[in-house]
Amino acid sequence: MTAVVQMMPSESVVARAADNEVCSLVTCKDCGIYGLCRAVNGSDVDLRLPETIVRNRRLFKRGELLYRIGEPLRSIYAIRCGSVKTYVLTNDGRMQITGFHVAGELLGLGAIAANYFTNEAMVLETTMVCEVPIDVLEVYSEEIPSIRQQMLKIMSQEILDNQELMLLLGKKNADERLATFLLSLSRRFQRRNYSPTKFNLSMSRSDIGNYLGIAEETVCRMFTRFQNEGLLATERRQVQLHDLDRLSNIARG
Amino acid sequence: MTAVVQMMPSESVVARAADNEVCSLVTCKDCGIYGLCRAVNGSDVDLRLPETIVRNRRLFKRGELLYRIGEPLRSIYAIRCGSVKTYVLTNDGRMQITGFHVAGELLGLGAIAANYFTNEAMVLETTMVCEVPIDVLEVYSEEIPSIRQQMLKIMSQEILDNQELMLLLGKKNADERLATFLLSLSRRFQRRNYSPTKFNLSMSRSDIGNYLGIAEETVCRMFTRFQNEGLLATERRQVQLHDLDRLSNIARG
DNA sequence: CGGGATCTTGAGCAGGTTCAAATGCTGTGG
DNA sequence: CCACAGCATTTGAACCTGCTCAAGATCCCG
Repeated sequence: MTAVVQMMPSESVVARAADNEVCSLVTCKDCGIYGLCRAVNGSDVDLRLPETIVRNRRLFKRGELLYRIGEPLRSIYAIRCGSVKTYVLTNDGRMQITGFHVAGELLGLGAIAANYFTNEAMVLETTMVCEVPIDVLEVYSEEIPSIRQQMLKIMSQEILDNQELMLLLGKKNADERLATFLLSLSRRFQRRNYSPTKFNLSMSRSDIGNYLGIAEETVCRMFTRFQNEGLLATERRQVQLHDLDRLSNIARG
Repeated sequence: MTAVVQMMPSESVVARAADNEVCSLVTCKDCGIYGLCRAVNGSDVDLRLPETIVRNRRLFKRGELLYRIGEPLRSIYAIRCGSVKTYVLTNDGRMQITGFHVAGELLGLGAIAANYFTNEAMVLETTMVCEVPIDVLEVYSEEIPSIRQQMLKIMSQEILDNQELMLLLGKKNADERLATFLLSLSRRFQRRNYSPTKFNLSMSRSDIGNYLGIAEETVCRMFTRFQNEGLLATERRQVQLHDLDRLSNIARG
C-alpha cells in the first residue's frame, strides 16, 4: 500500500480532493480512473470537473447490481475497491459471465452503441464505485483530448480481453482454461503490486466455471489435479501458485 | 441497388468524388464508412479530407491478409465489397475465428490499445477495401465530433457482438449455435436490403465450425438435421431458410 | 451454534470429437 | 475445352472429455 503514495502525483486534483478513498483510485496504472486523472493532470482544464467525477460515490453489497440488462445508459462506473462480475443472458435465462473486474476498472462503456445496457454487473463483495454521469463524461471528452484517447484505449482493451476469452471458450480444454484463468489473475495482481503467486479469489467455483464455460465440478477436479501435480495449493478461495512456468505451458497462450 | 441512389445524399462529398465504387460505400446504413460520410456531411469541415480517405483503395484476393498479428497499427480498413474473417491464435497455433465481416464494416479499431494487431484478417473472396491511415483518422476525430462518436459506437458494437459470441461459445449446444449463426446472418442481410431467407455463404463449413466452436462435421450434421426437419434447404453454400420463427426458437437468443 | 451456501468427490452418461472414407465441386494447366 | 488434382462436403462408427446427478464435507454468517 506504500505504492499508492508513490504513484499519486503531488499536484494532482485528486490529491487535493484529499480523502484516502479517492487516493485508492490512482492505484491502477493502466485503466479507468487513473487514466482519467492522469489525463486531467496533463492539461490545463477546469479542475472542478474531476472533483465532480470522483465525488459521486456509492457503496454496494454482495449480490447487488450496478446496472441491469435493458436499463438506459445514464452513467458509467469506476470501481474504487471490491470486485464485480459482468454477464450476459440467453433469453431462456442461461448466464455467461464475461468478466471479473476490480479496483480501477471502468464498467459500462460497452453500452454506448445501444444506449442501454446489454449486460449486467453484479457485485461479488462489498464494493465502492464512482458513478460518472454520461453527460459529464461527454463534456470531458469534448474538452480533453487525452480522455478521448483513454476511452478508446479502454474500449479497445475490452475488445482484446474478450478475444482472449473467445479463444479460451472456443478452443481450449478444461485444464488449459483453468491455467489460463489463474495466470491472467496472477498478471493482474502483479501489475497492481500485489503478489502474483498468492492471492484469494472473490468469486465462487461456480462463477469460475461459468466464466470458463465448464461445470463447477470440473473446476474443482482441475484444482485437485493441479494440486496433486504440485502446481499450486488451494485452501478454499486462497490460492498459492507454485510453478508459473509450468502453468503457462499448460495454458498455451 | 436502386437503394444506393436514394440513400446517397445529393450534396455529399462522396457523391462529388463521383465514381461508383465510392457510391457503394454509402450502402451500409449502420456502420463504418457510411458513418464517416454522414458525419462529414453533417458539419462544415474541409471536404478534401474525406476524399483522401476513400481514395486509398486496395484489392485483395481469397486467402490474402489485410494485416497480421503483431504488425504495428498503421491503418484501419473499411470493406467496400467482399468479405473477411478475423481470428486470434493460441501460441500453439489453434485458431478461433472471432467474426465474419462484409461491405461497410470497419476493421482494426481493436488494435488501438496495444498499437499493434492482436488478431488477423483474412479475405474470404476477392475483396476491395479502403485503407484509412491512423493519423488521418486522428485528424478527423480531432475536428469532427460526430466521427468521434461514430468510432465509439463502432467499438461498442464490436463489444456487443463479442458478448453474443461468448454467450454462444460458453452456453449453447450445437443446434442452438448453428441456428443463432444463421439468424444473425439473416438479420445482417435484411438490414442491407438483401433477402433474409435466401443467401449464400462466403465461408466454408470448416470456418463456420471454427467460429461456432464445434467441429466441421457437426456443422454438416446440423445442416442435414435442419434440412430433414424442413427448417431450411442447402445447396452447397447456397442457403434458403424456410422457418425463421422456428429457427429463432432453437437459437434461444 | 445452526442452517444454508459452497466445495469436493464419485459414478454413469451423452454430446460432440476424431478418424476414416466416399462423393462431388472447382479451377487450372495443357 | 477437358482432364485431373486438390479441396470441400457429407456420412458413419467408435471413442472420450466433460456433464449430470447425487451425496458428503466444510465453511461462514447471522
